[in-house]
Amino acid sequence: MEGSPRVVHDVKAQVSDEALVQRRRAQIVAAAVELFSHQGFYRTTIQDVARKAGVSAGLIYQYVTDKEDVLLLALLSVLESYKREIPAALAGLSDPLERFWAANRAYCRVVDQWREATVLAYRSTKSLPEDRRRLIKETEIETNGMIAACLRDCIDAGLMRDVNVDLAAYQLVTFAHSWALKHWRLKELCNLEEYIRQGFDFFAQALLTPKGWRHQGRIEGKAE
Amino acid sequence: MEGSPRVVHDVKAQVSDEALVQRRRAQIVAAAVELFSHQGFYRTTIQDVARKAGVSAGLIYQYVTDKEDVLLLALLSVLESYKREIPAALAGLSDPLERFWAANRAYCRVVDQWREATVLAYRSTKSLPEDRRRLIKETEIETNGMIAACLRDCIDAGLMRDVNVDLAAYQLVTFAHSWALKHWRLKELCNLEEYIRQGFDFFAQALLTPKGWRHQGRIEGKAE
Amino acid sequence: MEGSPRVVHDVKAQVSDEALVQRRRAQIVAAAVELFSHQGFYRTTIQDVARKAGVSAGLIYQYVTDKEDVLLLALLSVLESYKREIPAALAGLSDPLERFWAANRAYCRVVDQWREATVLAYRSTKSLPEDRRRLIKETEIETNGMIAACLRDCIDAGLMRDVNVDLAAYQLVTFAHSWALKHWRLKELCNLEEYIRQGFDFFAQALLTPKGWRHQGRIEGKAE
Amino acid sequence: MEGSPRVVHDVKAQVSDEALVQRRRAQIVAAAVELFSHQGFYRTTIQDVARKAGVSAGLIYQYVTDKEDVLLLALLSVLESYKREIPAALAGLSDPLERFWAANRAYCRVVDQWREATVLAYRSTKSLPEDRRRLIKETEIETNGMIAACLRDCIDAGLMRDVNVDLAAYQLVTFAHSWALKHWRLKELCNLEEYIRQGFDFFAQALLTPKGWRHQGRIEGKAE
DNA sequence: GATGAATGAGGCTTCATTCAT
DNA sequence: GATGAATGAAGCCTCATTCAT
Repeated sequence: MEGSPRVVHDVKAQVSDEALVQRRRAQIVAAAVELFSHQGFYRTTIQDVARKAGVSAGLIYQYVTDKEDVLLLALLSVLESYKREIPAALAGLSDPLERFWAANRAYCRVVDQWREATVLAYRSTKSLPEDRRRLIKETEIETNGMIAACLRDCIDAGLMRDVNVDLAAYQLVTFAHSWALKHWRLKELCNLEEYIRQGFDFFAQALLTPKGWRHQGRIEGKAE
Repeated sequence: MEGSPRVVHDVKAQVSDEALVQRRRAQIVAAAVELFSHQGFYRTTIQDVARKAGVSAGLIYQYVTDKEDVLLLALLSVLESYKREIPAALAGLSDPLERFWAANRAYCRVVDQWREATVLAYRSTKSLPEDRRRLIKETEIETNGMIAACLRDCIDAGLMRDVNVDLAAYQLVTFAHSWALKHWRLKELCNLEEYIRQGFDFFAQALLTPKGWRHQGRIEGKAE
Repeated sequence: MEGSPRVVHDVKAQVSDEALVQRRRAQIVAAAVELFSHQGFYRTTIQDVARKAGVSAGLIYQYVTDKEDVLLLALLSVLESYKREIPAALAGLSDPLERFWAANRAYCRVVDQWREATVLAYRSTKSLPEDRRRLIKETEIETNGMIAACLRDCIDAGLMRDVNVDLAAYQLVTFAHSWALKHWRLKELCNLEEYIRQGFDFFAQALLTPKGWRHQGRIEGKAE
Repeated sequence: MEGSPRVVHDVKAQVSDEALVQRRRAQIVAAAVELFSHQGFYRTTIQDVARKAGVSAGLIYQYVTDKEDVLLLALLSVLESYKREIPAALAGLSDPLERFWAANRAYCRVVDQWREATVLAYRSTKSLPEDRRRLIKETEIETNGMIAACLRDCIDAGLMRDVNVDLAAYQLVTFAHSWALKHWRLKELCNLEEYIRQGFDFFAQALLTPKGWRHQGRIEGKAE
């Protein structure tokens, strides 16, 4: 958003040309996300990543200090995409209920798009040393915060019951993640849109106040 | 429905004394669960497991074919504990609603007890070769089935809305698992019992019919 | 031949009952010869030998000091069979030429009978430490001596040319061994009897004197 | 007939620079032949080979897939030297009898040069998996073919008896190999040239026709 | 800046041998 | 005498990382 490309991480590169660093890292991370997602972090070698990225193994170490660093970058790139997609889905919407559903729908869809990578995040975050892991957790809390904020707005508007916002946000987030985590089973039960519909019905029942229900009716009426 | 004494795994040991095999495997698995849970599968060496189990590294291979086999055994032991605890919690209960809450409460508590191991299951199942992974998945489906059965009984009794049983069961299971998966954050927000209470309130709202609510009131009345 | 069963080797057993020692060792060696012959010495484990011999692994070490000791015993048992068969084939024969052919024919046939084991001897003698290997070599020299003696008798009788007896004996022995060593190829070219016939024709040409030829004619005449 | 520059093996190296691959493999194989010859395949560790070759253990695996692959390369390098030396010895010779003796003399001398390695070939070919072993056998058949061809030419020219060419070739080949296989004993009986002389006398008796003898006389006359 | 050959530490696994029962 | 569970040393192989070109 600002003039200079936002630096996602503080990993130090040995190369000075900032634009090149960005490009190279993107190249490396793209390869890494794909490979890590499919084979897991430990089964993927740096040589694999290099090959898929179309660079040499040595080059990677000019943009990264560690293999773990590649993992960090990969995980951050996934979380970043969450942080990017949700606000995008909310753009132009002002009705709290509309925003709430839009945010959650967006979340489910990004998860679906990055399904393997979401699983990767669950599998591999613990493979990071505590300090790098913290970075991941902070980013996750941020994303959750967006969902929580939408929820809070609905509660403040009297559209939803006064539940524990943070906990409920976790339910919502978990619902989205589960589509990835349990996809091996869920895909036999329904497709994504059906999953979203059933889930939203569930959350509506759990959360909406009578006022919320009426409001909801009006939204849906408009939508038709 | 009960845990029929089905043989959990068909991994062949090189030792013939069946009782010894049981004991040794338990020893190995206990060590493995602890180590894998904390350091992850790949960061744990067989030597680590052997040391913690108080045996030699070579011995492990008399009871297991692979390092991966140790993982399989570890994961199965966790899933087995689920399958054991839930029916135990239902023993003596006949009221569908009581059984429903009891089952879910039991689930949350086993997860809490085996918190690290539950995380392990999420992290490491994919590290198994497809055929061993299938074993894990089947066991998981079975456990889910117990939750789903309780839910179905409530629906059949008119106490709960006629939701998609399998999907709703996943929501419940996921809720329990999340306590482990997101414990790093949730523990800052509440303790287990509070987590259960809030979650159950949520599910009650989402699932109970008016008849269910009245019934629920009576149960709680009795409970006091 | 003597009263006490001849002790083939000086390997010390931990068991005192001499008859038992003989029996157990025979059991072990029989299993070892078969396994070593097929899979080679290094690919065969003591457990394999124990299993095939129908005893426990621990028992083997009461009759043998080493795995190498098992190999020594196995090789000796093969060489012993040579030393047994050749004299047996000569029993009752007094004509030098008849004895010569009979000895060589017998040799070829024992080799054929113990084909895999003969290959084993070639493969594995070098796996023994020098002192144990000497034992093998001495036994081999003894066997060669029997062939050489037959040859010398023919020469002394003027039936064969005065060639270097030791070298020629090696040619004869090698001819027999080759049937085992190169069986993978030779079996495509002819069967054992054909191999012997062609080889004997060859050696006859190489060795017989004119007197030898006349004598040979008479033998064959008698044979018909 | 000549050593066409056929690629000896199709083992894939992880290194692309073809010249380097040649050089490294030669380095590794040279070390391996020496060590395997003296200590045997199983007693030699990859670390041993690496040390003797002056490289790291890891490097070997960039040029070879297996320890067995090192053995294969080692054996092939020996057999290749046979295939190289024999044609070289025949260069410029056109007389069938001269060619016959030259080929066999060359064979005996290569065997002498690579004495330990020849023993290695006998000991270790069976240590290879069947498919790699086939490669060895094919190469051996080819070498034998060169000897057999010389023999056939002599027969066709009426200089030698019409024996079974393949079997007789084996006798000749075996004679050469025996110098290596039984060197521990033969060296006490004679030196290489004496061995060759005696052997050739033997084969001359066995194979030459009257015409062959006259021809032989002329050659030797020339030679003096 | 990029390459990729080279290194070497480290892990899994096997198996000869021992020893308590 | 026999058993077979247990040990632990040792070897093969992988792969993150470095460094000369």
